Amino acid sequence: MTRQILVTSALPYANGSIHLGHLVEYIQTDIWVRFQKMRGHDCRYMCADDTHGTAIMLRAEKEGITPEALIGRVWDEHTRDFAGFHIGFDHYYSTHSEENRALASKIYLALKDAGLIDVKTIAQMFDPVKNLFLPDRFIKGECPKCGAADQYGDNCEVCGATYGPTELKNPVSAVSGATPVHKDSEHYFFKLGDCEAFLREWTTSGTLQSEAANKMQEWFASGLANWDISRDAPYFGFEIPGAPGKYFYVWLDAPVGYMASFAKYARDNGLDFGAWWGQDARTELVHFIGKDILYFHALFWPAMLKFSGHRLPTAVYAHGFLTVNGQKMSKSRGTFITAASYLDAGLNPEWLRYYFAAKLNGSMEDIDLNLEDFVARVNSDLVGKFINIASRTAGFIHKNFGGRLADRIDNPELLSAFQAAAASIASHYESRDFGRALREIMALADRANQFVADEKPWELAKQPDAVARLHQVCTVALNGFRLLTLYLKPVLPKLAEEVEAFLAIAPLAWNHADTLLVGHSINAYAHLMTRIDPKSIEAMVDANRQNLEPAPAPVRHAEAQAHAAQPAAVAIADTISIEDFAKIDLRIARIAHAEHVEGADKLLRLTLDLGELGTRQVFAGIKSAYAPETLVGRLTVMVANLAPRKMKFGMSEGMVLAASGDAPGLFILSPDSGAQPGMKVK
RNA sequence: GGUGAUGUAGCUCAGUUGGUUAGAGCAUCGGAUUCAUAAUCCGGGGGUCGGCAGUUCAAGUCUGCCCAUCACCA
Repeated sequence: MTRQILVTSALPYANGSIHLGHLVEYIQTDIWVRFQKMRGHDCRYMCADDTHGTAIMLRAEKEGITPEALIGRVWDEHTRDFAGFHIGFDHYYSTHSEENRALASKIYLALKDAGLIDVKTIAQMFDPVKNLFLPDRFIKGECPKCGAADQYGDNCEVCGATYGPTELKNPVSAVSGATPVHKDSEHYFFKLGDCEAFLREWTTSGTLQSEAANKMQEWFASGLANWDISRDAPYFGFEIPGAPGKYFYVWLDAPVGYMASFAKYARDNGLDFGAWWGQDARTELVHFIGKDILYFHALFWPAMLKFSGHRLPTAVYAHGFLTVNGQKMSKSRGTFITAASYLDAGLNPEWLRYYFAAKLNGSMEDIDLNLEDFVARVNSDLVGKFINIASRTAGFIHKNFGGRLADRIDNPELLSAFQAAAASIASHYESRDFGRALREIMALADRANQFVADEKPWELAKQPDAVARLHQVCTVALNGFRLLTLYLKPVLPKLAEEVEAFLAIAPLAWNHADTLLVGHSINAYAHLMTRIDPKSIEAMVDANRQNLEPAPAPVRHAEAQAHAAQPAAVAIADTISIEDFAKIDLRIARIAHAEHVEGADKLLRLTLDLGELGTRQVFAGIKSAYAPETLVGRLTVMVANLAPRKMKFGMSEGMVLAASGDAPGLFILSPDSGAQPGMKVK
């Protein structure tokens, strides 16, 4: 029976590059999709960029472009990266699409009709300089528990405490540097609590992995809070119908993006949208996600679908996170290897696909990319075992038999075993236990190599009366190779294509495992895959050098105190890339005015002239070293693109650079003569 | 802090409902082989299965406590 399966991977956020952590999911999904297609099922793989929210809006503003331009550029980057890793989406769309606006609005209105939308006034942190309500991530301050500085508004990375942004001590807006104020606003809520009976039933209906279902029980036990689905203008997203100035929270329209992507695809390909998304749809709907977004996909999303009259997911499969050499990757600290840097280092994407597949088992456990193990494993399994089978036998077929395989196979025992493994391997792929599938496949590769070693074709080739035997041995080995290629094809689609060309056969489908290749002419063997050169791993690691250094371990109080007692380290700071440096816009500035600040014992108020770029007000802590009148007219260097910071005495729009050491003294910089105000320092 | 998960050879991982001397690949050591872009084959060494206690005729596998690591806490 042909299954109809709509498969999705989570939508990557259009605010950053694809990295190896993302790729775990896309590779996992792609392998599963390719497997289903090889089985002859009607499987469609949908994805899109997730494009809305405050982060996108601010990023675009910072770059001086429109959000539309930003998400357009990121879409190009993302699709290029995915293509580079052979991720075969049937359609890759954007949540910033008319289809998505229409569907999100329709779902919202249906939920409203069902009495599941509530309006309440809540107080939120508001940036009075930017006139913007601030998401938790955009508020920084001191942890209310341990006092650590520079922590986000939701949790402390030092002591692990969780809290609300209003609890932070000395909070500042990460956008403007201003002190946020409380401000009331009407918000729209999805009454998730009213959906509890349905969700309790649904989450235990076998749709989720058992680990995930356990997690759900935990969430039920702590009670389902209603979900805040609106954000105030300015916000990059979709305005809520009937609620001017209110926008859908990005997480409301993000999963709807799965539908929108399919809606566009369906229209372009003549499919019936309702047959796949309607309440009574008979098709399957399978979501691959990371375990971090289980809450959205196992609670909000099914509830949204259910009460807006749509079908429910057939399965939600969560995977774990990726670590590199046993260390956590952290997006916020930038400790990731980007997809592009992997490809730029000249590494073959199928090496990574194979390694990830070998590690994936269908559970929510984290997987580790150990770079040494990666090299050893890929080289040994793929080149040493698998490719080697063809490489060591194809030559005889060409030299002795004009490139033609034997007409029949005399002793089919070995190949029968290979063929018999198809069902078991398929069941492992189906259950996403790719690691098990690959172990089984590699065990077969071992048997093929043992077979060749036992039969010694190189000796048969020297015996004139053993010609038929030689032909048999090589035909059997190459048939084994063909079956192994078939089994590996979901993981190694590109290599499989090359093998198909080499063997001069039609694209391999799963049921081809029933057949053998006899009396068939094949093409000359050209090497199919090279070994990983550890040097290219080094090159990639170098390109991401600062990203691979271990993140500082959280320090406990006693440790922190012990360290504080030691003299301050004088080591050079961590290495940065030229790109990092280029982010700092240093400019020559002429000090137009300088004056004491009433009530400040360290600060001077400077007015800096940047020539054509205008003037800036900067507060500089240099009062102890310079009298204001000695500064006027001097040229110096300033950081022109530093986020403005609201100080007690007014806004400071940059900083001037000054040298200081352990000894007393403070020295501002001066350019050589000839420098003009506004010139860039680089 | 709460909850969930993980902890098996140097490395990466399997160990099915508790049942014979705990497995694989890589690495390492010894041997064989030379068809294969130094691949392959045979063999050896290497583990008190995180720790402690318990249930049982029998525990890596079940229970409790402890330790370590990871994640989630919307």
